Amino acid sequence: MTRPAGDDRAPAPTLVEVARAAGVSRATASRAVNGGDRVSPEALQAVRAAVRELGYRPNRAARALATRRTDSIAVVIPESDSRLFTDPFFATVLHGVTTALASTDLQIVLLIGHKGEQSARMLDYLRDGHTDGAIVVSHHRMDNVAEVLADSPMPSVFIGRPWDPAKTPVTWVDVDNFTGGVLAVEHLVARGARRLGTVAGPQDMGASVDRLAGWRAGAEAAGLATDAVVHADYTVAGATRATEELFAAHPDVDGLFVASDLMASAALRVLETLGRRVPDDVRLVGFDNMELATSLRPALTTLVNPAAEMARHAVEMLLSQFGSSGGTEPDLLATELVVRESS
Amino acid sequence: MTRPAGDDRAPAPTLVEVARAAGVSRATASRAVNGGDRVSPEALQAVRAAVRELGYRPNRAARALATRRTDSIAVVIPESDSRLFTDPFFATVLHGVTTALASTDLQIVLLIGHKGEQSARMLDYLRDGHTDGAIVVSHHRMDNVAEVLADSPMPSVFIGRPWDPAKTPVTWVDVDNFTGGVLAVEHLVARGARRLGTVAGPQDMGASVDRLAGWRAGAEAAGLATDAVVHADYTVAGATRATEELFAAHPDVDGLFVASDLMASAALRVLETLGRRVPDDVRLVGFDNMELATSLRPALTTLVNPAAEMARHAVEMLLSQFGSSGGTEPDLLATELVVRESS
DNA sequence: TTGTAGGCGTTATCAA
DNA sequence: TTGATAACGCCTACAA
Repeated sequence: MTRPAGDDRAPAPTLVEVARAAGVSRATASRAVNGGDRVSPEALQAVRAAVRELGYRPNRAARALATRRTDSIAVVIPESDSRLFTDPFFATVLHGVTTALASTDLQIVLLIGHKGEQSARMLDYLRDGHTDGAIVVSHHRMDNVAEVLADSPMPSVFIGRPWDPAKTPVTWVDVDNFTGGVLAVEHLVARGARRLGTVAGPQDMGASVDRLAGWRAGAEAAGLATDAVVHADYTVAGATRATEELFAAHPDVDGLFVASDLMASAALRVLETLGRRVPDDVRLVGFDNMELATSLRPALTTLVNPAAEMARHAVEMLLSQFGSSGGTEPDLLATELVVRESS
Repeated sequence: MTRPAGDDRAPAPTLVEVARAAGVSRATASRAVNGGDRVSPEALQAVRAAVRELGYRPNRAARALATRRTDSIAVVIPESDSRLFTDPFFATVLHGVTTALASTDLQIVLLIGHKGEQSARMLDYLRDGHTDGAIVVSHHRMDNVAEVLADSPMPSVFIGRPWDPAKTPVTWVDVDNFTGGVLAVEHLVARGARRLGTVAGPQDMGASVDRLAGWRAGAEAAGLATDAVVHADYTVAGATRATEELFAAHPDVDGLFVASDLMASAALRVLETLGRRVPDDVRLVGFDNMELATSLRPALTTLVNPAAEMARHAVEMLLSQFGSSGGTEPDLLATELVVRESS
């Protein structure tokens, strides 16, 4: 395929040409293009006509150089390959962010990278301030993202609380993971469970820690043991292994809380293989309430993780920081139990 | 949270300061920073030391303004809300693109938008050439993306062939959807199916059309009827409705080809509700071979959609266009049947 | 190999 | 309200 003929199209028109066509100065043309403040009605109209006529569009790079703003924000996902896109949670968040940003003319720069060089590049990019703000989606204890952003003048919002809010004072929005854990236990117990177990998430993430803490608190409040705990990494493979381990060590577990729907789907398969009926032998509760939960058999009882709503909040919080130099208060959203067939 | 004290950090160092610190001119410093061509070893070393010393990092906006390149590429997903992120296909592609781009210092600008204003902004952004290239992931007949890119000097690659390659001569990489449809039918027939049906994808996408055409060709070759066709939009809800319709109209279907794994998961539930056993009463084949296929019960027979590989190819094809002014030949990847429990 | 000088397209300052 | 004029930070002939 060759380049189509006539490809040497005229170079994009610049502001000088607009100014000339409109019979005004560059400065006036610039003002007219940017909202038209301090511009006479006639000049404004002339410039607008010229813009339309010439098909003028501002050059982003030049504008960025002059204003020191880029009209873009970074969406940061410091997540490992295996998990990143198998878990519908990210997708939902990403979608929420783009939707919330749709009315702005902010572009999304996607920054992905967990380890090594990829992660280093990501952090450099953030440090260099190449974007006007950042939204961080899946933050881990050691990823350094919180440190970099806390130390940067760039506005940022975390979806999911930072690992150590005291050391890294960044703004965040999160779901009430702790209460989610408590609710799960209360429900399991109400359904007759007497021996609780949990497949917890990786303990280098705030969400995982909080969900496990909630489960523990709930179990203790019910006077039940809290020793049947295994950990996995939010992947199907990891959860499969962990669930097998759990039931090998504690075959009497009859109430299971799994820290994500995706992992719960894996647990379900393991239980099936083991010949345990759900919910008759083992009552099962997940976390996230993604579409997946409804398509499992039996359909999954789970806790709502309002990913889209968190994304919306995050964008709002970020935008509100653009005007003022101050930060924003963190925001903790409520969760809710959705009862289906698995419990 | 107030702005931490001492926030008035020194402004980022510029090339002039590097040059001064290194005792060379701006021009030499620039050359040294960009590969060090035509720079004496001593000068190079001096500049490098100064860079490290000052923590210099080039300003992207300034560089973009001077070079007319942005060191970023657009990933374009002109897809509707309902589908975008429920289908793991996108996630896999996106992940593949980011991985393939990891060794470059190209940033990914994510462009999402299906209809109305969002779509218009997206097209404007592309037209304005704000990125060095574009990769388009889910192209529909009427989204205008192919037209805009075919008419633009910006290099681009489609993942999934454009709707009308003749009218919009853009480069693409795709899986052999047609052969996939044929293989599905041959397999279903070999398993004993005598009455074929299909849940096809939306007919404004190349992939859907090709899969359906393959199914048809295969059925005709086997001397079987091709009237049991319903259409859906690659969502669970749509596929559920469509499958119900299909079996209401053609209750005798005993071999079903569904155009995506996600939709096949919906079909599976419908069949279960209808009391049809899979594969005993109805043999089922999906398309994509995403992780989902293995977690369904029964596990899904399906066709490989090499999303990650397509992403890698797309990036390679795009990068190869950066050097030369010529385009790249389209690329059609083979698919393969993966037999599991559902057939 | 080096430095000088001009330009990339916009915005911001400051008189007029 | 307007228009010179000077940044913004970098790259790149061109001449030395």
